[in-house]
Amino acid sequence: MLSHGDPSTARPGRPRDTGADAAILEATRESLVDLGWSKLTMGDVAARAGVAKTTLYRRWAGKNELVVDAVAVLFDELELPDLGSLAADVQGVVLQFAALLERPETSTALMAVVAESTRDEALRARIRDSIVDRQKHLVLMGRRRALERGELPPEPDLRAAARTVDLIFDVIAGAVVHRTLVSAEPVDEEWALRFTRLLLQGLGAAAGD
Amino acid sequence: MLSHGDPSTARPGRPRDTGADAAILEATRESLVDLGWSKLTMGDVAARAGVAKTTLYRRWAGKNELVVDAVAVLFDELELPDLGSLAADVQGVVLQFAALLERPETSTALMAVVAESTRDEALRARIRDSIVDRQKHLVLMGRRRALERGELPPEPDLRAAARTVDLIFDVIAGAVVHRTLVSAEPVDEEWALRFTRLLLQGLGAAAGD
Amino acid sequence: MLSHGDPSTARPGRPRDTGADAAILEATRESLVDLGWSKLTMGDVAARAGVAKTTLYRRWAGKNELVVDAVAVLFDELELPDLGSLAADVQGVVLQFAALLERPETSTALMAVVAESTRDEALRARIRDSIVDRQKHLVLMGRRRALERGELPPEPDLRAAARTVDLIFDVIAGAVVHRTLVSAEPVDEEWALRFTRLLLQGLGAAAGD
Amino acid sequence: MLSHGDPSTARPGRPRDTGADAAILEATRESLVDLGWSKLTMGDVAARAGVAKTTLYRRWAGKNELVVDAVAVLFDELELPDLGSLAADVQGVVLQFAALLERPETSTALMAVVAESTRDEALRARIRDSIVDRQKHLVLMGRRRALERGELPPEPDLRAAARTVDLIFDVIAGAVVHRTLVSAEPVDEEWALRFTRLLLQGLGAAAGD
DNA sequence: TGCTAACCGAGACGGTACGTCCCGTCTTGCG
DNA sequence: CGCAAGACGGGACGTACCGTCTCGGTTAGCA
Repeated sequence: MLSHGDPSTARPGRPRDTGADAAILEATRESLVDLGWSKLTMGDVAARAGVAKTTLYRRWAGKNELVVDAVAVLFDELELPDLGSLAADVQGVVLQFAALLERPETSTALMAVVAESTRDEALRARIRDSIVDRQKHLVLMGRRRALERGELPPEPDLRAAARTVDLIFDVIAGAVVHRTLVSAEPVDEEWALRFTRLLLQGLGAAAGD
Repeated sequence: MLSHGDPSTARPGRPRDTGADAAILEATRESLVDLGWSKLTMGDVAARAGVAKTTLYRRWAGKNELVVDAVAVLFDELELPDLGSLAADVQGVVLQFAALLERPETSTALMAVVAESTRDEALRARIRDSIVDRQKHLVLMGRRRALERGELPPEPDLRAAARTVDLIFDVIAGAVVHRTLVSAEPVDEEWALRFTRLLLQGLGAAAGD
Repeated sequence: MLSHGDPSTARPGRPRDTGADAAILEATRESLVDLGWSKLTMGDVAARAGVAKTTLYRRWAGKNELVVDAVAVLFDELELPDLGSLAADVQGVVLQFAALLERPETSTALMAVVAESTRDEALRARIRDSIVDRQKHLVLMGRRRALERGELPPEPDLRAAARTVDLIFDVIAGAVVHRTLVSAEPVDEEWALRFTRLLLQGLGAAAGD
Repeated sequence: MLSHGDPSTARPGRPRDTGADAAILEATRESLVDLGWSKLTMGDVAARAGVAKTTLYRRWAGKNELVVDAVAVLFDELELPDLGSLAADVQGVVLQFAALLERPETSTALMAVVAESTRDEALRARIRDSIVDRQKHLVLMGRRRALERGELPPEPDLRAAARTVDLIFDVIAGAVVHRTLVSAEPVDEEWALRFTRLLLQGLGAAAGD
């Protein structure tokens, strides 16, 4: 996740201040909330973290990489508690994801780095590793549970199954992001319910109620 | 759409160069392709357009506004030819929208201004007027056609109908955007077909084939 | 002397602030006195002059060029009043030159730019034009007066005469600089007298008293 | 000469690498030739010497002190072989000194440290001890020889004699330095001859030929 | 033989200044 | 009044060195 190597491998020279990473990422999120993506500056982050600007550049290549890492940890809190049914699980993850996107440090940063990543392959990879894969994992887990519960028919063709997972992932994440950031409407219980019904019926699953 | 007043109203002094707007917007798109959002500068756009920087600032408040206008015209080309069935219409619009997003000037700019808009109400309104409403209009038109064809049941509750349209819009636009920009996978015929099937089945409509 | 062209030639665009040059050079001398050559920074000069750093760089290529110009004007005050005899004239110019070198802004700056000029032909030329030639002019004038007074024999060979002028110039300027900056001893009336006697006797001229 | 104590005094702990001093000074001269005074950095010198930066700072207080020491040893090669007459001795030392100044590591460094010394008493003392006194010693020796040869009249007043030595020293060293670094003209045999003639005639000595 | 103290290399650290780029504004003269 | 040109004050950039520090590891003399 971070830009430097395994700290257990003793390298010559003074070791890096291990506490600094956390302080910098925290400062980055703070600055993101106060100033927004475009006004955030490396100098401001450094000052908030009580660290020299050079220390930032020693560890991250630039603003984009720093912000991805700073925001990524927020996605760690996404969980998928077993709510008893596929419908409840979907609705739960939708609300959770929406709650995350409504935090100002997330929304302002996420779209910006995605925009930047359209011209930067390395950044795209970083986003995929730090953020997207973490979300997709939830979809996989939900699917496995639903299969165990018998809510979804077993799909023998593995490649077709993977394509379905990708589709569902883009539909869920895309819809929530679009609702939140583009339409700028709240993702409340009611919307989550209607969306879940649409999705599960679309999948040919028992939508429940 | 643009930030300045009605040019038909005769004002004292030298009138604005009417051709400049188009040249500037074209230069903006060009610069967007070459440099990407974050490297694009007002000075560069002015130079490409053969225009002074002051002329830009006389007509647009800043980079965000200029880029929204420059990109907005691309959305004019979105159309909804009657392909005979709701399924075909949906698939058509999905492919059309994806084709638009795959153009470099669109993808790089769209996410960036959305990101910026999370902290700027006026910008959000501008995006809604210039871009979002244009897309949503297609959904409304498609729905009207489907109702006429009898592919969808008439929905007497107007407010519920509006909510459904909003939901469908976020699902379609969100899924395509997410697939294209975040997952960075192509929206090809096959994906469009699978997505359409999911959506229409979710709506309880005849999915066709 | 300065780095920009003839201001009488009207160029397009906003003209440069004519007062800024003087303010910057004054600020440079001030900073030189307070901080010395090596601690002087472009940012500090800009701040003292109430000017942006970019304005400095628009007019001078760097610290060296700026300081040469700032110090050069001090050499304008060197004069050669006719004191009645060659001896008195020499003594006068020696004292005047020493007084100039004892000012902190001169001494600290002069050696530094000379040091820098050993690796920079353009800087050497700038020093020659701004400073050295101004001093050499005094030697030439003193010589002409002495010839008119009959204190020096006419020298028909022009090239030999030029060599002699160069020699005298290096002896006078070198001795005063060395005494002041390297030996760090004062150039007082007595030293000037002893030096003058040495020089004039060396030239085979009537040393006077 | 160097900044650290007498190495004969046994101190506890690992002794300093005795070879490092020489390697560092050599690296300093090398860097001086390649980069010039202002571009020379402690880090670069350390790298060239194959030594850590801390080792430099353990032995010298900074760039100025290091460079003075590095250049000082070059002045050790100044000698005053007995050429048989005062005139020949003077001419010899002038040419020798000029040859030294024409080496790039000398010229670029000497003026720079002199400039720096105008604001640093300790540095001035270091220059006097390491460099100036070494040169002045030559003047004293030449004078003693000339007195022995009867080329100069014995001067009974000791204080006046000291003043004369100082004067001659500033004239010789100053003229050569000025000719070389400021006028940037070569000190060749002819110039040395003309200068010697001027000086000796000025001193009332038999100029010889 | 082991202890201790100063050495060494490497390199991270908090800083300062650099020189550049772009911002958005202003001041010109011309049309 | 629009316009091209370009200077202006300002702010952030990313880099280069500064001089200090903190590591692990070496190299002596003394116990």
